[in-house]
Amino acid sequence: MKIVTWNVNSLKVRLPQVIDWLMANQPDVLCLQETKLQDENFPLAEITAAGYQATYAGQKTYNGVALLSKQTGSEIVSAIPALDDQQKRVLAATYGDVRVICIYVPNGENVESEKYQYKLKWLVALNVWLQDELHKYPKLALLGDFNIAPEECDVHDPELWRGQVLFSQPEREAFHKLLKLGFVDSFRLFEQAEKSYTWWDYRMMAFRRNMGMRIDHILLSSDLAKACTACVIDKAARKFERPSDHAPVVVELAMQP
DNA sequence: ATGGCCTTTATCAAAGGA
Repeated sequence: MKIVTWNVNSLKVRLPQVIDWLMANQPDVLCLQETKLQDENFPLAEITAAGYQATYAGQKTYNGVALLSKQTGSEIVSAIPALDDQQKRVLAATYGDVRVICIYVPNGENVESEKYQYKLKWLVALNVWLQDELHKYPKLALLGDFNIAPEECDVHDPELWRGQVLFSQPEREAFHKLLKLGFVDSFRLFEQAEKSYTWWDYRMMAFRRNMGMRIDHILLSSDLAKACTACVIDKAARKFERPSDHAPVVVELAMQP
């Protein structure tokens, strides 16, 4: 079973790339963030033509998440229970006995911003919800754009970013509290190249200079971690013409969907 | 080096992203 997360920064713009990527990589589930589409504008026909089903929760201009899958998902949830939030940032579905939760964590803007407080509050609500989900679904994958670089090695210049949004201590602690629930950062199950990142700013020739951060993650419950055989960042997608600023992250699980 | 790029919505600029 192959599961992927990709922040596409507009599904309208990136649709041809997404279709090509699906055809070439044949994932079982592709989690998308920042679709930036209202549900009535979702490009279902094109995705269906590529052999995929879709579940989506979108809004105008901002945010928006979707799950593209070969199988039909069930038990769909599109919000964190007990969090009053108008923003479309969560989508969960079950495929066989595997629970997939796609998240787009708030960016936070900067540590002085109200949006930063919203981000921390959002992460607490996520943590509370996941305690329940882990009990209900032992085979749980939590993946998406976390907007948090958990460790020094996940940041091209940790001194520059220390205390800044995406790498501040409270955010990193929130990430570690998710791990403590019983998740494993699948990327670190394997030996990886140094300076591996998932996001590079469009400016400053950041990609060419590899000035990036690893902020997109795939966390696996211990049952799924046991079955995980690979986790890779598809850096090639960041080299496409008119690319998203994020690269896809892929896990392989030794099980049938 | 304190802004540089990209997307959207809405005009010929502003907001948001990270």
